[in-house]
Amino acid sequence: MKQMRIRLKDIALKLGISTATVSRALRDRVEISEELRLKIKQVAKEMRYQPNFMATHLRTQKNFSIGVVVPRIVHQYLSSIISGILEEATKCHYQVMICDTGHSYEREIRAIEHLSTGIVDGLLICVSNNTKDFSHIEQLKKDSLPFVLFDKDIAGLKAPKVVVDDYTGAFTAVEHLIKRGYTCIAHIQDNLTNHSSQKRMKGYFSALKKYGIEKDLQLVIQVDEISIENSQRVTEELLRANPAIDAIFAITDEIAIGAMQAAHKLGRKIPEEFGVVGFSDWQISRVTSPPLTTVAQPGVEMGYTATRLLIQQIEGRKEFDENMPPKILKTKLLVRGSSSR
Amino acid sequence: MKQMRIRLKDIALKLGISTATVSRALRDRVEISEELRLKIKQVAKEMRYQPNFMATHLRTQKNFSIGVVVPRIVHQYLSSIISGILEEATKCHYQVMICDTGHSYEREIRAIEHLSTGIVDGLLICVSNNTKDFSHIEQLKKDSLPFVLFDKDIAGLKAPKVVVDDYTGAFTAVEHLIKRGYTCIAHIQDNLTNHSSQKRMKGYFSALKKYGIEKDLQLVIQVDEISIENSQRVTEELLRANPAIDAIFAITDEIAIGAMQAAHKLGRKIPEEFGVVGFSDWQISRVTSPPLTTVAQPGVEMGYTATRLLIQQIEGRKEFDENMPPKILKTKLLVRGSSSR
DNA sequence: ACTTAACCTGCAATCGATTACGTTAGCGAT
DNA sequence: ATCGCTAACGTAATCGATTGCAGGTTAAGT
Repeated sequence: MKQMRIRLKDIALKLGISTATVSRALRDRVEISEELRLKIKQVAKEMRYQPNFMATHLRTQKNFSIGVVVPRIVHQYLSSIISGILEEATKCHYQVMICDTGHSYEREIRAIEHLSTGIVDGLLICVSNNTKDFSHIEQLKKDSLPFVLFDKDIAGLKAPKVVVDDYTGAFTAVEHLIKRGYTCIAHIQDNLTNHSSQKRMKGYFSALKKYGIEKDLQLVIQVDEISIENSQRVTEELLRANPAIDAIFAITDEIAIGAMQAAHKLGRKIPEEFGVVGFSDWQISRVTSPPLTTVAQPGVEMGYTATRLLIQQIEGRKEFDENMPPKILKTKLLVRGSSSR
Repeated sequence: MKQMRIRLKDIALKLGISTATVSRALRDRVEISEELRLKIKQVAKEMRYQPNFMATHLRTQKNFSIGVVVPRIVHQYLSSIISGILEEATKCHYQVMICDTGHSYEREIRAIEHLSTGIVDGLLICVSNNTKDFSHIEQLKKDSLPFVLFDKDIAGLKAPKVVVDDYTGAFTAVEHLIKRGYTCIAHIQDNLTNHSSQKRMKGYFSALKKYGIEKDLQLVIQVDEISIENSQRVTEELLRANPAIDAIFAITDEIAIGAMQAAHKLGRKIPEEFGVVGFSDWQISRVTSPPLTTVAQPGVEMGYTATRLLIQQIEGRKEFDENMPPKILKTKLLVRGSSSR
């Protein structure tokens, strides 16, 4: 038997008073006598009253929930960001709705459009790799729906953002390799479509420059799609063509692992003869042999930083300011076996 | 300048008709002339009208969204289930709200209570490891809020469930080891608090029995908490105490990897002298050396199966039936290097 | 010409909570 | 006794969309 949910009206009827009084008492408004207020609260508790969010939110035009749009949820780094988002949002009494776009531009647009129909107070967005046009993001500004971009930086798009310091992360990683005595350091990157890749590459070049190592474009290669297999194949070719290479700075851990496999295959000893550093601190990087040195990105921190920024906007504590400088989070180099000689 | 959202009223005013007519036209009700209907639709499109969900849902008492309660989102298997949920839900035009309980019983209760205040039409729940009391689940039945449990089975709790065939998965894994000629197969499990662990143990024993291998409780050990380190330590002790052991069936991939590390440390050659099989097909299991043989669980399939079941309940196409037999999904043994001799 | 039905469309209630404004009772001041 | 004021509570409008019912128009039927 479907038991109806308790409404304000039910409490009011039971006590022979009006719904207005009940509402005010429960929300601790003034003008209600102490005695009645307590009685109402007690009855509400007894009847297990729970306010109907739909109604409250229709009335107040606020719904205490935020939407999250990510390209992929089955992804360690992104899911750790999400867990940071959930943590902070829950703390601030916001609900979170997550949409997975599967790196599809179409689905990203649909998700954002759907979420901006009033079901959320604001959006946290990580654009997909295939998103080249950002008019759907610009539209959010026009609709004045608060939002914050995270992780993926978009050059030329002015908006509140939280990103990771890819440049310094890469710089530190390469510097570390140099200090450990590796002299011919190659860089394997992806197709450079996103800003992070470019910044990591710059960090790589800067570190070389600082230590007086000549930039050699032959040492920089790309994989079209990030995968262990692709990386292994590409690295193997690279090492055969250029046996002097004694270290690799890879743009992700997956690529680093592929590179390690290639090095193993060619009989290079890691870390004695060959050093490898990755980026992201995936769980897998701890169980490779040897364990992979990598640049850790603060996923959880990024999640709650972005969330806090968004909630500040939503609650009007901070004006939306499209010229706000991006919030840049620090990375941390985790030195493990693959570069420790 | 905050631009007001377009309402039905705005369209009605513009056309000099009533909101009722606009509403009916947009929802393709009968009784509206073809001509007017088309005109209304066109104007709605021009004005970029998007219905206000809060209002619609208050009125219709339905909100086309489902809540998901999971113990942890940063977890490959669980996040792949979630991605299956998102896929199916999106296909059926449902929104998904995810709550991460962080394996806390308190947070699980709060999440479920919160979600059952009318913001979702139904719930998908994976209880935490620390949930021993299920009155909050029973309460859902009383409230007649549709829900489906997934992954974690709860003995004694009658409810719609989707689980994995742990028994057969384990059986097949152990049978595989036996067929490859391993003769003294140990089993490392966790603290048996959840049903899956027990079923996997039963599968292990059954396989031994089928091939006439005596059950030996000395070969079954537990780790209190699942981690690579714990597993390595425990396995090392086990192998020192019992050198005859030549294979391990581990209850998870993490434990399997710890076991491999212990075996390596003791100089056992994998797979020649020592076989290892894990459970779950984590990404890491593909990059260990040798790659780990493991029992893959259909995460995405579990996600959409549970979602479909829930939506059937919500839409009344299927009665809630607490005696419904659990939906059991098949596992798949992935034979890789760690057991291929 | 009058009835009837078919066809469109509008009015107003409704969902549940919130809140501006109105009302009442009680008290002291004049 | 009257006025003014305030504390305490009620009335009713409101948020935006939906929908039962009623009203109005037109065309077909007798």
